[in-house]
Amino acid sequence: MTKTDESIEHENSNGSAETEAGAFSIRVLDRTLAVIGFMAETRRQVGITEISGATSLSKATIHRILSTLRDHSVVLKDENGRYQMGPAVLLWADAYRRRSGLSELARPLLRVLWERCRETVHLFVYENGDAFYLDKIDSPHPVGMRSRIGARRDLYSTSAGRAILSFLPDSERNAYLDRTELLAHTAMTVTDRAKLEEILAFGREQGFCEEKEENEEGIRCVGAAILDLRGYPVGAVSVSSPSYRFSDEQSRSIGVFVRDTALAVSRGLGYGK
Amino acid sequence: MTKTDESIEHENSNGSAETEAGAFSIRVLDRTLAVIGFMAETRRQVGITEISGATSLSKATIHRILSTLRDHSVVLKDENGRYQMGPAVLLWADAYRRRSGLSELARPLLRVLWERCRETVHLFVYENGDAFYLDKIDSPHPVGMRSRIGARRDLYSTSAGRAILSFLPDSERNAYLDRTELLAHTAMTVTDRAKLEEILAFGREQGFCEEKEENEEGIRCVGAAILDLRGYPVGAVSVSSPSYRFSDEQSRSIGVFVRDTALAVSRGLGYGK
DNA sequence: TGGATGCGTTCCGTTCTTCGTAACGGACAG
DNA sequence: CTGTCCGTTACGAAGAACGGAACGCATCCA
Repeated sequence: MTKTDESIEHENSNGSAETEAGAFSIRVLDRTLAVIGFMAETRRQVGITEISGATSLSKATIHRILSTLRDHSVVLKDENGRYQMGPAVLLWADAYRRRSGLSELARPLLRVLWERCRETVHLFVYENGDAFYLDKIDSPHPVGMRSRIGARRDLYSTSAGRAILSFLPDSERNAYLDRTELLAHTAMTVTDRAKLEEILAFGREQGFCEEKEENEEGIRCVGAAILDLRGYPVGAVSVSSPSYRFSDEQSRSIGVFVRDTALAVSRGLGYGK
Repeated sequence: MTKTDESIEHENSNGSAETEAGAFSIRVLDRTLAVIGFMAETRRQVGITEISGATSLSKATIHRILSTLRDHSVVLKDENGRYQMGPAVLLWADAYRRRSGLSELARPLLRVLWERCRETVHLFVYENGDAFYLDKIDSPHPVGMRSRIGARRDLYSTSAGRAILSFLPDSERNAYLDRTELLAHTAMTVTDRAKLEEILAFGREQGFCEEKEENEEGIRCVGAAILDLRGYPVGAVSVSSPSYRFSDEQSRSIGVFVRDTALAVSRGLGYGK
């Protein structure tokens, strides 16, 4: 069963695939979340044996977990005994999305931005140390970015993440940079901390950050931070596009649009009033 | 703590808030889902004590559960120690929504329907015995329905649910009616099984079902089933509106639109090919 | 200012829940 | 028919989860 390449850490040196939890955790819950995570990643019906292979849990354990989840419609089981995500999670996601109102507030403004530049527009939300895709409007062009609502993205290599970083309080930004190893996703990824800090300082000044094929070959990005009424970054807006339609000048002019859009959203949150 | 009016069953006569699981379940997982369910219902930050009161679990237990969930970004904790849903669930919901593709397929067709009737349009998905809100487009009028993506709805009293019921195989429909108690949500709710079966038979014939203030005072609804290539109902489309803008004739003419929309979606799924 | 009350959090011994091995039964292919 | 795969079930052992009680910290009120 092909290794779950993208999954988080896993596989500590001792061979146990258990994720090391922050403090004290409920083991079966950690395991359950690993199972759900795997099912959400592979977007298709999966059997217990396959999940067992991916998570290093016994089939009996997984069967017990899935049976419980099924009773609550968190997962569904088809007639062949294969499992998939179920509709109960919709309510949870709606509850999260509705809470901040960021999604509703930003949606019409994102659409204006999309009309202007006709490229894939992303909305991110920042939650203590991580950026998540919250919403997107796809490019009308067939060549699209692949992105999944809810996926977690790096702060240091994405334009939106950099925009967020650049507006973080110094202490918080430094804490992040101290604990984070700058890994290269492509040959272009900036992995030098000093260079990155330069980029962030410049980005903060001009109001948006760029990224040139640093996450995916052939894709460029510009992003700007959304600030709440205290000036704290709660999210970001970004535009992604294939490099061949995204010259340096275009990147800058779109960057201004992105910055203005993010600013409008920030105003809606009370920033600058 | 205003009673969670709309919440599903809960609260068995014995006072224990534990939901009786189907077969054998993992207790702590059931409890976890009760906690998550409560948090998703009350869309705001909640403290451990409040959750404890609502679920009859000890504070220590809830604290342990929430700590574990927090490690995985399923819930977030603010600086005052209050909890709320977190972004990890977005990925799960996206995985579910993407699986069938019903949402993407139906969206443009729902918009056409919405342009025609300018009322709140709902998309439902049917998963073994339950109907869930999958998507909606709100009425432009200020008076809107209250509905939450992911919420579970009755099959017997809603127009969409009836449309689904009417196209279910006889055995499955009868099994549902046998096990379901027809509760009145308003004074108008049809609670007589024979009468309901009449409504279903008629609905199946004309291709859509109605509902007159049977779920909420002053709200009417028409719905039609979405069928897959085997003719099995996988969901439904419905239009809701305040009664004062929804005469019997309007209901019928909109019903035809709804039926046609649902049919177009069904075609997209391979029905009738 | 001091006490009282509420909160989220931690501790710890007991117990009952969860665990994995192994066996089962059915589906399918050779 | 037989081998191998699947999902499922059984059961005794082990240790994970449990909750009462204590803690530290806020806030509120006298």
